[in-house]
Amino acid sequence: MGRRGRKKGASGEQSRALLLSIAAKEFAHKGFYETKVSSIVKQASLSQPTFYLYFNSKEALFGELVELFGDQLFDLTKQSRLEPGIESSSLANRISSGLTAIFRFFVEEPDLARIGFYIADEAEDIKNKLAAQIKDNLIYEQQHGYFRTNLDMSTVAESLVGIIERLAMTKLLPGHKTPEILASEIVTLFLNGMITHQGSSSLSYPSRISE
Amino acid sequence: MGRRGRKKGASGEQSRALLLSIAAKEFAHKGFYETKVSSIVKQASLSQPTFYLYFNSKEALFGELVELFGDQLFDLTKQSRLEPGIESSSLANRISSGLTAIFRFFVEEPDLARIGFYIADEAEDIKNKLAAQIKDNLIYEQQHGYFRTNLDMSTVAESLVGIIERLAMTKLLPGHKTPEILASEIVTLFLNGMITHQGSSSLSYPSRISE
Amino acid sequence: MGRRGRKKGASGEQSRALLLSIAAKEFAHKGFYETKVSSIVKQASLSQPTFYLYFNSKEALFGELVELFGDQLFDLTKQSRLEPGIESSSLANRISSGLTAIFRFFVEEPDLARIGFYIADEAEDIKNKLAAQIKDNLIYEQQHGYFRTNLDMSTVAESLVGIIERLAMTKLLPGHKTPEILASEIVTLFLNGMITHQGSSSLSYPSRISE
Amino acid sequence: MGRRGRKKGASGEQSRALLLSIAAKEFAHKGFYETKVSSIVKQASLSQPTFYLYFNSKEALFGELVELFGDQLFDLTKQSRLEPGIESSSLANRISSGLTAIFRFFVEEPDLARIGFYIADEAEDIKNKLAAQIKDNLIYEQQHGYFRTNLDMSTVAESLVGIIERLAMTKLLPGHKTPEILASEIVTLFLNGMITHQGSSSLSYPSRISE
DNA sequence: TATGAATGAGTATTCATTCAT
DNA sequence: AATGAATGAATACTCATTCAT
Repeated sequence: MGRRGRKKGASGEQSRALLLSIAAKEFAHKGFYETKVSSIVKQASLSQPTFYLYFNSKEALFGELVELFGDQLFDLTKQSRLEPGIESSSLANRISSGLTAIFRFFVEEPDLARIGFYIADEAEDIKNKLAAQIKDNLIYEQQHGYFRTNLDMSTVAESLVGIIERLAMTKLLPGHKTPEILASEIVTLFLNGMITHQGSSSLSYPSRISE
Repeated sequence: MGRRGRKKGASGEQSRALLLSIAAKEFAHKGFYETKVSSIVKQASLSQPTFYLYFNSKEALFGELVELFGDQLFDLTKQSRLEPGIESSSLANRISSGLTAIFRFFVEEPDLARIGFYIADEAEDIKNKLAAQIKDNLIYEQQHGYFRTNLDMSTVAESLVGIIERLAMTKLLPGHKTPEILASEIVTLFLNGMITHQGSSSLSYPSRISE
Repeated sequence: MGRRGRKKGASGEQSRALLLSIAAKEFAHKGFYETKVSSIVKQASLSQPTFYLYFNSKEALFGELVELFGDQLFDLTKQSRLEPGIESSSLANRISSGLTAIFRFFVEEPDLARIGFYIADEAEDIKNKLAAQIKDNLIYEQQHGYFRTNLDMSTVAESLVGIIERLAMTKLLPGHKTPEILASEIVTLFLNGMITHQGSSSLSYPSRISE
Repeated sequence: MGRRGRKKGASGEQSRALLLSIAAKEFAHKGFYETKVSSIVKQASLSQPTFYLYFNSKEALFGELVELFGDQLFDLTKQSRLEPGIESSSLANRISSGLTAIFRFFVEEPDLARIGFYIADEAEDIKNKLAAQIKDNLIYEQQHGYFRTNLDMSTVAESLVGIIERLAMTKLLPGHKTPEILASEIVTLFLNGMITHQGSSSLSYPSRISE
């Protein structure tokens, strides 16, 4: 017969989701230690024992959030892997759309983003994994002549991760820039560099210069 | 035969310095909350009350470390400000030496670096300040024709901070790269971009193209 | 078969009251600083965290007791204010019954009395307030001719407070005298003084000596 | 060659006296527990070890102050014992001068007074002793016909102590009344009572009402 | 599904006091 | 006569977690 007087119509799974989202916000803004179980349940109008009905521990809940972020980010980057044969879009566009996807995800889940990139101890692992994937992509492209060969692609990849992280926090999440614009700016910068070139204005590079 | 291992002979200022350095290591590796006063003093072979002889609180000690980092970093970046008239060294060299100085500082004080860049709540402030200074420099150079005008220098500055942060943690502190090499790689990347240009190989750019 | 000795069954409000009364006894006998939270909860067969379930701090609990005393005492003295028109009872009787009420309260709550009169920092405030009320009463009576006019009623009121305090501790609480007897003795002394008068034996004074 | 660079010309006994007087002030105003050894020595421009050069413990110093008060007060009251044969002064005057002496002592040593009457645990003992002496005097006088016989002189004595204590704190030490005035008011009140008598104005009672 | 009541285990901090000089 | 440096012993308070209902 459905929900009754129980709680606020909470169907269990609903309480769980509520706790999860409140916790995400708290963790994102105050960190792990300053986020108290008592505070989370209070905001959810639930009691502390109820918390343990759905999560084994505060740490477990936190880990769940981190995993959520890590998994989704991984899915995202997996998709943006280069499909070797397909050259339908230009290199710049492909890189840009990968970044855009990541930034969009961050905008959709800002709390998760902060947690997985800043708060969690595993943030390092997550970024390392991201860097590794980016590096793979870059090396592939480098080997196909898109990039100069005197670049250490591991360093470049880590740089990109650093940029993603920093711009996400300073430009994206505060709402100063959109995912698209940010992605485009990064691509422009990375591909062309900062100095004034003769005719390097187009976003869709001729790529594969000459041959 | 003078003071030896005995705490009693310790010069006070020595005990303080000892606590400070042990604390820095602990904070850097375990974070603020997982660093216990009891653990710090144990490693210093001192008692807990002695801790409070030199610091008002665990938080105060932590703050001192953060301030130390922030001040030194600020001094460093202040020095690397551009001296308008002096064009003795090339742009690339100047930027590179600024980065090198920062990286060297990080290598000298890896614990402070981790604390001030990662652990502290004020890390954000510190990075913002650094970004602001970099941005000022970049804009100055941009206005003098060194850089393209279609770049948002705030974004570029933030990107640089993100890169510094990330490469410091993944390449520098683990010992994979030296400050000099890292700085040079960043400069190359940022100035030239990734794509293969015709004749963009020299590190010391002719700058100020044309005229 | 319902709740029994188990803490678990305790009604919460019961635990709170228990802590309150144990604390009152401890504070009254050992003072604020020598009363340890650990000792209070031990006597209540509760744990220290439970203490903080009901009180924000040791000081807060203490303050609650002081307030309890102050409020009840204030209520008591308010009631004993003179009802101008009503002269049903003699002056002596009225004063006496006021004192009796106070002393009865002290007998009922000896711990609160010690705390609010001796232990608390606010004891001075409480006594000042009491003195002020007594003074008001006395002045009213003085203006209506009951008392000599060459008496500083503020001094008299303070004296009464001093007497109440001292006799409560030395005669009343040890059980040497009843509230009634003590009150009557005070009234006799204060109204007649100590020296032998001709015909000053009656307790119910004719008051308002003739015209 | 006398005092030299040592301290501030402190001759040991001077340091001791200094600590004693600073401690008295602190204890009187902040109580035993809120008075810290560290605070006392700081005000004396001495170090903590020096404190223990002169006193075995904080408690010992406190005890010394209490004893000082108790002894002086005892001396004072001993003197005011009635000299049976000597009836040179009137009863009122004799009582009054006893009270005056006490109040003068309080004015001279306000810190000791607060400590010995309010702060110390032994305050009760001291007051009891004072009450006992007063009671002895009163009984002697009562037996010689000066006072009514239906007064419990123990109660009267305790009342006097309560009054002394209270008026000392509220009228004397704040400077509102002089020892002489206060003593005279108490005597007037106690001997005559509050109600308007026919001819009870003189301070020097005829005493020993004929018969 | 939910909670009122309770707690184990910790953790920073304080302060009187002492040692070696 | 005096102190710089150090500490033993305590104590209030916190928080994640659990039991019985």
